[in-house]
Amino acid sequence: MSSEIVLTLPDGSERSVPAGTTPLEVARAIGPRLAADAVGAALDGAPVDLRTPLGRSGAFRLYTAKSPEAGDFIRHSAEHVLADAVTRLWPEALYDAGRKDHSEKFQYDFRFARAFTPEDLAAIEAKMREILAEDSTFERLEVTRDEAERIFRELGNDLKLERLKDIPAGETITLYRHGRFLDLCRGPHAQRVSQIGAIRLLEASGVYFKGDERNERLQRIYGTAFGSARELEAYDRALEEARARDHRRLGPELDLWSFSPLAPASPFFHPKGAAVYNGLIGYVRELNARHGYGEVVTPQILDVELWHTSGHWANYRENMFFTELDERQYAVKPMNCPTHCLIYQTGKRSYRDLPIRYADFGRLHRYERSGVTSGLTRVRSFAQDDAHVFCTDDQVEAEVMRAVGIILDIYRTFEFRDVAIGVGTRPDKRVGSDEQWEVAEAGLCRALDTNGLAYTVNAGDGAFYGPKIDFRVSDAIGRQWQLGTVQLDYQLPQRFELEYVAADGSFRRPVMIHRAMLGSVERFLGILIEHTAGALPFWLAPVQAKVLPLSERFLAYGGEVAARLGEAGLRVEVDVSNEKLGYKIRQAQLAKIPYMLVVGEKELQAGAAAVRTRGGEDLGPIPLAELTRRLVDQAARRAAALPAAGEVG
RNA sequence: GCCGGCAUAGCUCAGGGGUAGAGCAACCGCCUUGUAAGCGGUAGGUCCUCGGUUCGAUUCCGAGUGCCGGCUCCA
Repeated sequence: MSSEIVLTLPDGSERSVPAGTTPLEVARAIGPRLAADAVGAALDGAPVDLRTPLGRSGAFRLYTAKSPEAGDFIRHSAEHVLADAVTRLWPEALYDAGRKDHSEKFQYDFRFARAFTPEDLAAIEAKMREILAEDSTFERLEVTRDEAERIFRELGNDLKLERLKDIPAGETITLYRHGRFLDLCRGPHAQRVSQIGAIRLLEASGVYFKGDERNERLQRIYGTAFGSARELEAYDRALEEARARDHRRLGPELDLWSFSPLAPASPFFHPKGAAVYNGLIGYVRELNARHGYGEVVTPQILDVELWHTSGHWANYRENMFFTELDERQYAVKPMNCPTHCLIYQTGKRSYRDLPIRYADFGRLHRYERSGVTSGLTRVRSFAQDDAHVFCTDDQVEAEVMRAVGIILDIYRTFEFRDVAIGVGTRPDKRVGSDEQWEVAEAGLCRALDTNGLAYTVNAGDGAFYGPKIDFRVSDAIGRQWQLGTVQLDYQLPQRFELEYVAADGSFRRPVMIHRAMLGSVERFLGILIEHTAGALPFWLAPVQAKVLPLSERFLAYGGEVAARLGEAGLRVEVDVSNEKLGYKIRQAQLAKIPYMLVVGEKELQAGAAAVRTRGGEDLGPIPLAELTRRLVDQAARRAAALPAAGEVG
């Protein structure tokens, strides 16, 4: 009764096979060589295990160890080899579950009496290599729930029994076996363990069972695996590149900022770092002015009464710093919004006044749990390019889109191409009714939909006072960070009893929109440094040009050149060291300074400077007046490259 | 907050129960320099902090602090 299905191969040819045929059988039909080399398959782009019966027609592909897509099959298989190795070394270790994320890493969790040491990892890795050499074949077994339960009960693995309960009724339960090792697993896996060409265990860590803090603690081992040693080497090179771009290393190295143990997770910006910091804020100030946001300055420390009103006391207290004086309790602000509500309250507002837009670069302090802070991306002291818009219901969509538009503009300026947009919906800990949340969530989605922007919905990811749109970009090692955010808030206006007089004379409640574009200035700077590997855009660079006198004889002229450019508002330094030109160039290059201005006899005579870019390009001598014009123009336009002589004016 | 690792000169790191070393940087001198490291010299340390073991601790043990990799949580 088997019906036929049609598989379309990558070369466009079609193959008709009985439904229930496995990819491996298809491979055998195509050729013995391919059958031997196959690691996995895909139907319409979705990975399929070689032993899974095919149930429908579609675009069919086979992967060998050479295909980049084979990595997922290989790493998934490496998880089982890891669990096998640990179990062989310590039979009492209970294996929970493995996982491979979308990176090149895989992991497996164990119930184990102690933490795994680096020596343990070395022993496990050696055992894994032994297992690879055994070259067993992966087998796929479909079992009933009862059979699966019986098997894991016999193995004494209650973690697996717990996992089994999480599999929805009706779903096919599969086990995979290689050698004598058996695991509850959805697959897909490679054909044979020997197809895992290269493995490395990376680190161990304690984790919670099923990721829940209330559950027991397990021991996790991370590793990576590839089809070939060459791919592992490429992975190492990528890691090295990421390390070279790490802002935590580049920032102090470029003398931008430092940290002190006396103020954990709170950056100290040095003059160069502050120049960049203020450059970012200056850019946002321009945009704020252009879009009708009025900047305000508000206090740092406010009576806790305010935080009771705002709901922060109930929902955000564990992240706040407190202080007491004259028997009065104060809190250091973690957000600006309540202070903006106080400003709103100072006058009677009419619908004609709305929208009112307050921007604020106030310093914020949040007590972040130790262990979660990192570099500039997660700190305890920071500023946001914050703003709050008070508007009518009718104005919400336009105001949301205004903010989204500016955000996308900013990311374009900095050439962030991979921006992911997410909509965060109601979290467990929240204020307000479900109806209010309903309206707010739908409003955000509609604003994105009508503008054709793609986004993912992150359930439970909203702020406690309202849903949010967030904008995320990746750092050098692929970690995603939230930068900009637009949040709707129906709660604070209510808590602060904000109102405006409507056209009909009635009192109405405004809607509040929170928005940040860079997000936190600190985090943005950290990500930007990784994005640019420290070579900041010309307009932001702390030192925009360095004058390199060829010898001591040209120091005076070098000083003149720097002074001339400095008067035009550019940040220029002179290298007064007693070194050869090559050395000076190297120093400027390592400092990632956009332009090097070499001055020697020829330049002195011509009233010029020979320009070399940090990209290594030699632009030759350019007369000072012209150079000044072109550099000033490049900075003003926030352009990536020096405009040609004719373009300036 | 939890699990693990690390902490030696400004930076990168070596060393080791008997009060410490390299390279780079800094400083001084020679050279007067043409597009990524010229040569020589000098100076620089509470070996994170506190406690314990020891005749003696920077080294071994414990606690604390900070940082790093994860978990949980977030801009």
